[in-house]
Amino acid sequence: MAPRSRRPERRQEPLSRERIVTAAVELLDTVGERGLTFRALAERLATGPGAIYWHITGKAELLGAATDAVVAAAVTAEPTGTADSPQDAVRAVALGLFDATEAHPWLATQLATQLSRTPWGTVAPRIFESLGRQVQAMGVPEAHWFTATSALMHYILGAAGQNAVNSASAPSAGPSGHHVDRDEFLGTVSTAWQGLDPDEYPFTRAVADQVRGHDDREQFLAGISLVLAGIAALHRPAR
Amino acid sequence: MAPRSRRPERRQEPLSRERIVTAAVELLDTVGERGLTFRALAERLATGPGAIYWHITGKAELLGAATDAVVAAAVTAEPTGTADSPQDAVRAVALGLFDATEAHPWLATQLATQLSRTPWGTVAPRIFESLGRQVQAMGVPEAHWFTATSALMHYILGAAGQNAVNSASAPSAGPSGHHVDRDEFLGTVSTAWQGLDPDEYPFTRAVADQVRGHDDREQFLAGISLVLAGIAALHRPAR
DNA sequence: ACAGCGACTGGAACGGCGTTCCACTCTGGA
DNA sequence: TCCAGAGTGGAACGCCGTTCCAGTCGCTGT
Repeated sequence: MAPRSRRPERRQEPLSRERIVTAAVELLDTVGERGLTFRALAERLATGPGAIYWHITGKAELLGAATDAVVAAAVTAEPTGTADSPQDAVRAVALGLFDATEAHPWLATQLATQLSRTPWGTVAPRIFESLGRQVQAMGVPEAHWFTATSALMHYILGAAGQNAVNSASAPSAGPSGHHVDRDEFLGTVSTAWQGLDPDEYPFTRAVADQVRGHDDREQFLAGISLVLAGIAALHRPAR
Repeated sequence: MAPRSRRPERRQEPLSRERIVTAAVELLDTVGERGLTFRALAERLATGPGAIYWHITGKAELLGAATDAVVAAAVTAEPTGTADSPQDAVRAVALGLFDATEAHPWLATQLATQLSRTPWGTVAPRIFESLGRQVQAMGVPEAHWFTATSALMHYILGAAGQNAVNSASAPSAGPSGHHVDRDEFLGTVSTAWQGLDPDEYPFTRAVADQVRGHDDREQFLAGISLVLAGIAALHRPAR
């Protein structure tokens, strides 16, 4: 028999690793890296800190799982129907990751941490696989698969890390204030670079005004094209 | 006895920002990122935590200064006389950073953090300048200076981050145990990749054995060549 | 010679963190 | 019906970054 109404059920839904990770991502997105604490997470899940440890080993695993979840979503997403060429497919994967680091400002730092701390995890293979298949499709000889795919991945991760916006002053979060903040940010960098010592930093000063008002995505894609051109030049000379 | 006519000098050397940063780097190298605490730092400097705050704003600035010090040393170093070509000069700068991340396992994570948190700091311009001068010397048209230099920097930072070894199990630190650990590490990754789902990760599994026993530096330089080839192909078509 | 005064020191204390511990509740199977 | 154990959650522990402040040091004007 099921005596219905009486029991309010210990909780609406039972705690689970998935629910915890989802809440962690939301917390990271809203209050930033420093805001993700076991206490805040417990409060959001209407439980205590101890309960979380039944499902997750510790904070390292929590951050790893959050990173993996976001990367998986970014890499899996197939935005525009089907890509025409392997090169376009590479661009799609790269843009997926790029957009993910913009949507989740904490992602760039975490990617660096996760990949250097536990490269045998699921994050690296996910990215590596989706890029590598396209390298394969481009006709690169097998001996150069690893080199070419690694170069692509390294560039993407490096660029994504660079373009992540500051997440310290989190809670402003204007839904449309994005571009304004970005322009202001670039202006700050440009001005700072122009104020450098002319003897020590002539080149950086010379390109400082190219920084102001440039398009991140465009710049990012230009770099992708550059690496792709390098792959074509070095690893497919006779075609 | 009169209480002290002689003064033992408050300390051998007075506290200074430079001494603090040096000690912080040593602490990071020996006990890792988690081992750098204000208490440990104070003990090493024979003082209290409070004294450090007179010279350094907080932990963020401390980590930034440590990163900057190591990067400055790595970029400034001119290892082998004079480089023959701009391309070789780029390789020299890149290898300097690559070696620095091997000597200081904490550097990769910190670079990502510093560059995404305070890109107007001194770290980014240092790297950007030393790479950009060579891009300039390669004859790249001015309109593409920023794109080409950024691509180089992004690849270098991404690759350096990837190749940083695990620093959690720090204190083994055998002076000659380096290669053994590295081989063991690569073996672990290779085995892990071979054990992936054949349906989801066919490419990663296919290149898994290329991972085992490969030379990090060689691989890194191959990637540099690839980006350089891309620059030559796209930004200097008529020469 | 000496009082005065910033620059600088360092130990104590505070709030908050990750993590551990454990008494407890709930539930499925014997 | 009852019990073993999966699952829970609040209290407590040790350590962290940071702040506070009573001192000490070495210089300055007189």
